[in-house]
Amino acid sequence: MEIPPVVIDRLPSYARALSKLEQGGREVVSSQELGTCLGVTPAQIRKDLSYFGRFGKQGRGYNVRKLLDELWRILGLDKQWRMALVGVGKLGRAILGYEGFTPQGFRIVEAFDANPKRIGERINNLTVRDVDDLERVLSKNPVDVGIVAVPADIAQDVIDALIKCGVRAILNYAPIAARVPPGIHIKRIEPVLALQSMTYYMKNAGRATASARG
Amino acid sequence: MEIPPVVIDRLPSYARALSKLEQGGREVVSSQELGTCLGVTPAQIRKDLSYFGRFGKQGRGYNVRKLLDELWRILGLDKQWRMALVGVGKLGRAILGYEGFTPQGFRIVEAFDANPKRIGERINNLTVRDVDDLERVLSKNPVDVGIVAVPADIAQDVIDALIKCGVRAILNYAPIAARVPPGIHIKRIEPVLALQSMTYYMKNAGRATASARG
DNA sequence: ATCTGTGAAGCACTTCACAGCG
DNA sequence: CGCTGTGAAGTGCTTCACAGAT
Repeated sequence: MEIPPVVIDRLPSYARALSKLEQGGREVVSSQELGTCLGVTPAQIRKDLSYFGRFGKQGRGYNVRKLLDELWRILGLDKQWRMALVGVGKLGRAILGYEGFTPQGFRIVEAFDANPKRIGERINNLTVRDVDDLERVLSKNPVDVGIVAVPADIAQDVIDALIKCGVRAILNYAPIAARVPPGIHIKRIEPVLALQSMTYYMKNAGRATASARG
Repeated sequence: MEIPPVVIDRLPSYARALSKLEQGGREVVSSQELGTCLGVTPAQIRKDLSYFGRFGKQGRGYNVRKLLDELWRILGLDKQWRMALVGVGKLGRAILGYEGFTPQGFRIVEAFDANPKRIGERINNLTVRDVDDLERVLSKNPVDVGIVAVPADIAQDVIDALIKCGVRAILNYAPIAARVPPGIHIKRIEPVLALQSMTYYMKNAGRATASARG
């Protein structure tokens, strides 16, 4: 069966909410309750899960532990994922220093840059390598995910190179709408784009104040 | 007329592509060509723009400068937007140091934290204030956008406080699906969620290699 | 009584296809 | 002849509403 991409996009949120419920010692949860936590309708949760199987018990709800296991398996979160970072400037360093990847099974195992001053530098137990060696290094020792944190004008080239090395998913921090062949997955992380669409809704109303919200 | 939210989400990308074309000295562009740059169908671009007016010339295309001006006006990018950051840990510092906001008219004008060791610290010409003073400071001197970079367990409280102070848009870096009242806009910046949905498509196929892609 | 799983209905967005202008 | 703007058709996602399980 062909599962709608939006469904896949929602599953990680479900998994996270269940994780938190489990930590709180919760054993069973209804779609109603989970929906309230997440700001999603109960029907949507039931429908989303129904694409993958029948995980609930009528009259009772879902076993938290069991559903969480299922979601992990479905999403492949029970595996370890190897990632390569390209671009070790300010942003790249922040990404290397980010501690949220490892506990979720995502590990940055290579870092590349074009700047000779950065090549050879040691950051967080990784040695920065020359981006010209990218294909050689990754062919020998492949990774699953490429993280792109380079300037816009070279981002597409870097993405093409990563794909040539067998990377199938890209996390793109560069401000471009990159083109990738079918079968390759890419997600943009772009705070500025997020802001620029929210301003549409704000541009007319004056700046609200505490009193204006009663 | 009620404009589909997805349309609004695409406009900033259009604006960025046009900006680049303009820098390259381009005067006119067709929906076909713009679509190719962005990985979007020409019909979609024409339809999206048609919600706001008739900006093109038949047989010719769109005047780059003129369309860019229109998009800026539509999105409110011709204005300056004031932002407050809450949470000056590792992630918050990276956000404060990010240079991509200012050239787009987004400025962080306040920074808050709960940790006494951080309060009073001076970073990038900003003095970190006590988060307990948030309501007092922002009521006197309101901001448009709140940036949330605090741990998950206090993120919802921080968001509620920001909204109480008249903030109408939130950029949420905390790993929670926050609830906000109608009329308030929120976007999540979550690299891990992005990764966790891409792994769904990768979990079965073995790790590709350079040779496997021939 | 409660809550799931799911066809069917409804809604929202995308694409088509072509009239009409330059 | 090329390209926009746009109703109409098509597609995909969400919500409804209820049969059926506990």
